[in-house]
Amino acid sequence: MSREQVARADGRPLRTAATADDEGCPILHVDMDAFYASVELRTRPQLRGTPVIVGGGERGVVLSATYEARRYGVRAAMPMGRARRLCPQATIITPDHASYADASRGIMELFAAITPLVEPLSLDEAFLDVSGARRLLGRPAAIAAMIRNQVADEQQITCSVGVAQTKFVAKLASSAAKPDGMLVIAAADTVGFLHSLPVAALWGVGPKTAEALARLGLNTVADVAHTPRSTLLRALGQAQGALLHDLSWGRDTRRVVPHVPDKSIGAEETFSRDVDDPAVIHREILRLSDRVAARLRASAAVGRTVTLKIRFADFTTITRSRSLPNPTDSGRDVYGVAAQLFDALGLDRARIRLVGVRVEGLADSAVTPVQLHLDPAADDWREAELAVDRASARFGAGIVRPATLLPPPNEAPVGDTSGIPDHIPIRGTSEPPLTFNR
DNA sequence: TCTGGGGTCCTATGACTT
DNA sequence: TCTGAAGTCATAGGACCC
Repeated sequence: MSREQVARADGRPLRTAATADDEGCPILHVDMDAFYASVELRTRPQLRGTPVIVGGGERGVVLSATYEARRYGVRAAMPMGRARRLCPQATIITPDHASYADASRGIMELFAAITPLVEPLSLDEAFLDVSGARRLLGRPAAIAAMIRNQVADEQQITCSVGVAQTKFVAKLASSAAKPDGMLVIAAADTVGFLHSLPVAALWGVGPKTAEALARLGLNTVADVAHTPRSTLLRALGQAQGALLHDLSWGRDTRRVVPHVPDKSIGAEETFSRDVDDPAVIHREILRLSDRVAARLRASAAVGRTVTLKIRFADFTTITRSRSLPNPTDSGRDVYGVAAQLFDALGLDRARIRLVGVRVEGLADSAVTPVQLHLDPAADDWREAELAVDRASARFGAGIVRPATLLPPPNEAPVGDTSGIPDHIPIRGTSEPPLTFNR
């Protein structure tokens, strides 16, 4: 299929860029096709046209799959074991997040050259408001076609674009156009388009909500639209009930907002095997706390509430959180709270599958100065963490870490460690020295 | 079949304040 | 001083999205 043709699942013809009525449709949703897999194929052209699955780890899931693999039923978020069984001939590629981030930067720069109103949703998709670009670049559908050509030429990746009056409908349109297509939903056609879709197409309707709606006999967007608002509010709660009713009539007042600040930053890790040793779990909490704090500092953010997440072997998940009196970006502070939260659980060697650490209540560190401690050792520690950031920027992430996180002597070192000292002594602290990882 | 990791948002509940 | 109502905040859990 060429990039100027448009496809839909039910086979009905759709409007093309040339014939669509895009008047009053300034919102574009651009979504890369099978993004991670497409990035991998750029360096492995011999795999084009074959089933490829990006994912991995002993307990991993599928991150992305080529459309050839999807024909066998492989889907994103599916456990890798199942994906391998469905498509044993697929090439499995371990994810390389750095190259996806790099490709994403190139794509977002391309968008930014078209309009300043770009709202990235993830690495591989974004909303664009092109109402200000009309005079220079033409109608929205023409701009969408131009974007598809530029992404294909400059990044060797195909993408699908939805053009509509609102963000929600533009997003649905890009999904309907996939892969490698474009779909314009004219303002006058919006309600008709929406009402033909299953209820799960509505933003915020996952398996649980779809089940709740099915119990009410509501299976399509049209069903939801023709249900009294009060019934939806009762069944789904104020916020979700009102949202779904509005969306079902195409009412979506959200604007395209560039630079939405993060509200939380976290890290979590699933162990390759369930763990019941508290010492191992403490080490993991320390590692995750350091990682989160480093990301806070890199984002010039501080946060107040630390949340610890524990997933047990049976997949039940609990969270425990505590707020600090003052916001922080220090791994030592984050670890202190997270470790206390873990100890307070009083787990008696329960088998744990995953631990996570998250910091919420973020603020800009430039306008929320980090509180100096009464204990000079604490401020020394902060200085040490800033030094670690500088070393990491120069020699690579993970080059400096708490001595307790060093791998056993027989494990391979990470990064280029020539010409650097063994450890950074921390004056006046009782903490273990930070040690270079040779 | 066996379930990642990074997030956002909403709801319920209980403690606390006014 | 006591009590109840209403509002606010912190916490926990869950659903959802990519």
